[in-house]
Amino acid sequence: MSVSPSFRPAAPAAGRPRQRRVTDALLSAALAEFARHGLDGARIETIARTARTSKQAIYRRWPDKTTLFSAALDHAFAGSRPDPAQRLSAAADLDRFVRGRIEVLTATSLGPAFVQALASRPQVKAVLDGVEEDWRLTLRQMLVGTAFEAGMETRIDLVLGYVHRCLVAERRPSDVEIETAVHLVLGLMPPRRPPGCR
Amino acid sequence: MSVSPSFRPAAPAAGRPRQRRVTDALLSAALAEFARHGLDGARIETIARTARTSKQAIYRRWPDKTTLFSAALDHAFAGSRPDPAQRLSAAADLDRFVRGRIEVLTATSLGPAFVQALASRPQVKAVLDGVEEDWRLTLRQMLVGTAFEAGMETRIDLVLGYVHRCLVAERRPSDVEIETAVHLVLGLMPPRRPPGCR
Amino acid sequence: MSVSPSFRPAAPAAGRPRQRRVTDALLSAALAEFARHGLDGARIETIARTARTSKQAIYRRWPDKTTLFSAALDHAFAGSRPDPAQRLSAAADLDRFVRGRIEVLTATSLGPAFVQALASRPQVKAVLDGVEEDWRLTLRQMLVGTAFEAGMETRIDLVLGYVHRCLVAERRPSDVEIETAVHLVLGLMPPRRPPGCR
Amino acid sequence: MSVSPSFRPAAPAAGRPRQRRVTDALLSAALAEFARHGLDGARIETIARTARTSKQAIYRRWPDKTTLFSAALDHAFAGSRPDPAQRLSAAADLDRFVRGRIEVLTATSLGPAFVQALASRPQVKAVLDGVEEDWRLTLRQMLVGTAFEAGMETRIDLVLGYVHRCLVAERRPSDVEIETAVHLVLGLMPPRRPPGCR
DNA sequence: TACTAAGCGAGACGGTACGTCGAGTCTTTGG
DNA sequence: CCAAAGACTCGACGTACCGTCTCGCTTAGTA
Repeated sequence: MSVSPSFRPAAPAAGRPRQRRVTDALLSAALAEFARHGLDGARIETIARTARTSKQAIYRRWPDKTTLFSAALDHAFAGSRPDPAQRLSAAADLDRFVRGRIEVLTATSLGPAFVQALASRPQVKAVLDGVEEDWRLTLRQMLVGTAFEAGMETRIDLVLGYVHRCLVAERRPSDVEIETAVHLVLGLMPPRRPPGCR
Repeated sequence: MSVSPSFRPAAPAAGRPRQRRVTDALLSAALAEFARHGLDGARIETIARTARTSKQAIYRRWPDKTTLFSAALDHAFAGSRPDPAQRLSAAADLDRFVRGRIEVLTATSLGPAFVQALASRPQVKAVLDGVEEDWRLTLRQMLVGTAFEAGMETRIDLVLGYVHRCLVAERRPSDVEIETAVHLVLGLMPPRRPPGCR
Repeated sequence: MSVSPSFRPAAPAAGRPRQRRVTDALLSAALAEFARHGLDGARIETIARTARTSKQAIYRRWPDKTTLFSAALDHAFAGSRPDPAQRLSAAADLDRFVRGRIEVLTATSLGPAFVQALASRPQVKAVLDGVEEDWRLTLRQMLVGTAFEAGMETRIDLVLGYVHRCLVAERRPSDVEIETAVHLVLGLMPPRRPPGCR
Repeated sequence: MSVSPSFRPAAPAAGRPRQRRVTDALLSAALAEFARHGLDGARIETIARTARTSKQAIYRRWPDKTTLFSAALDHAFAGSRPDPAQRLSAAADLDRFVRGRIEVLTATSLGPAFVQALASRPQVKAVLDGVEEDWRLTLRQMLVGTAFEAGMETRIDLVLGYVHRCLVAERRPSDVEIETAVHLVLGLMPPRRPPGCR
């Protein structure tokens, strides 16, 4: 699933090894550039200069821009894989999932770029399908075997759609909003709120 | 809101007027090309040739590719507003809304381009924000004054998110799926199904 | 030989006649523009605007830029056709010829454009060959039947070459220089000058 | 004087060096294209393709078409200086000079381009002014200290003018014609010819 | 007097070339 | 074998100018 930066087959370590410093700088620079300009608007040369290195250092690691984009996302998500289902309560699990996904993508401003890439030509989309499938899997684990198994895929689509909307709008919804969305998806009653509150 | 191809304010018609034939052909060609390849993948030259005209005819009307993209989307959405609320039943209204939106956008293959544009730089996004607001308004009219007025905005976000997902995936959901999604958003029980059916 | 601005065959006079004012303004503007930028550097649009008229007024009179160029030269030469041979003295005739040709072309700064056109693709060159042939003819009339008939064509080439050089250099030679050149071409002794003079 | 393709002053060779192969191929291709179509008629793309390279390779070396034209002429004239004066006989020297200049320029078909350049805007003209000055110098060395020193500059103008005419006309004059021209310029009797010969 | 054919100014039209930019690859010197 | 620099090919961009066309108007000369 993850796009590792190396493609050397099994050579134990011939010649000078790659510097992790360079790789890290590239991923950070790429992240910033993609967040600012989107997949197509980002310029490889700019990423290289920002990382104080050269284009070739990029192409030695990733075959093309699309793959770099994917790797940068991977990097951003590293350590922030969706927490696995706790299986305590579907509502709590979903709530944490939604909150977490929105958190990491708005923090890095990658939301729009992420959605844009999902809507791109298949070749680009394919790179992110892995991520999506990952999310779907996690959500399935949260719902399977519960009372909410019925219409599971549609529930999942609703959750993912809701996340996408927040990413596109670059808007972090309030706790109550997330809670409401989750309750609706699960077919529970939405939480009470004082009258007059929307 | 709309990106009209002409910017001459009140000139009393000096010189040869622009041919509507050419403008229309260009918008159609642009729509097709953008739908097929996205904003950045589309080629201006191809659009011009498809419309059996020249690049200059394009640049005489719109200053750059981005603006042309906006205008093309504008053109596509003209005359395809969502049906207004029937106020018979919220569920029926929502069902028709979702079905209709997905219908028109998958028919023209504009789904991905639409979402991509929403996630683009503000200049492009602005064109579609009007469309979105339109949709939102319609949805509000469907829900306001009903039992589902509580959490209305979140319900709307769920509906729109669901539509977006279908557009991105270029997948037309089944009738049952739409029905399920609508019932969930409204907090009704999902329809009964024989056991074993997912 | 001359390139008249009209190509209407024998129609006596139907419709609105062309305005001489416009034709003249165009020729003047063309002359200035060609002098400043050469045949290829000149811009039709600029000529039209300078003459306070439109491109179409040009193309109604002359089929293309090359022909306009030729017409402009014709116009510049009008009234300054090389004086025919006086048959008094070959030396005097030649002197007047050289002086006259240089005069008219440096006065209008057309020298470089003229030579440049002569050195252009055949299609352009053809337009000026008429002028050249005209000159050649005049020169022949000056020499034929005199003692200088021997090697006449070479003498003519020498004279024309000398004129070209002065045009290219945009330099108007002194009276003495012209006199010297003519005497040499005729095989006469150059004029005596006080020692020390170059 | 010369328009070298590189402008890097003393950089100690960073990055991949420009390939002489490409530079040479470009200059040759440019020369051929300019010779065939003149400065404005030549197409950059054609030059690049002929040299089996790309437009970028051209623009990396020379900022625009005009400069490339200059560089190409420069290249063509490198190593083709006129033979120095032999000081045996002014007539013989001049004869060899005229013959040689016409030879080299008609061989490469550069005659018209050469004259066209001389008549161009100063920026282009400057490249060839050096060449011209060279020729002038050689001619002066042939005449100075001889009986033909009187009116030397005018004699030189006649010679150069004669050469230009031949170049423009792309006509290689016969031996007799050249001999005649030289004799006239020197004020000697033209060679005897059988009656009936022009 | 009205009609009619053409000139006129403005500007759109299709086409060709320009000079620029970015992607991804290749080739140097130096570690 | 990596690193940095920069040349390399390719293909698209947006601009400029040519010569043509189509508007709404004006201006003779004829009916």
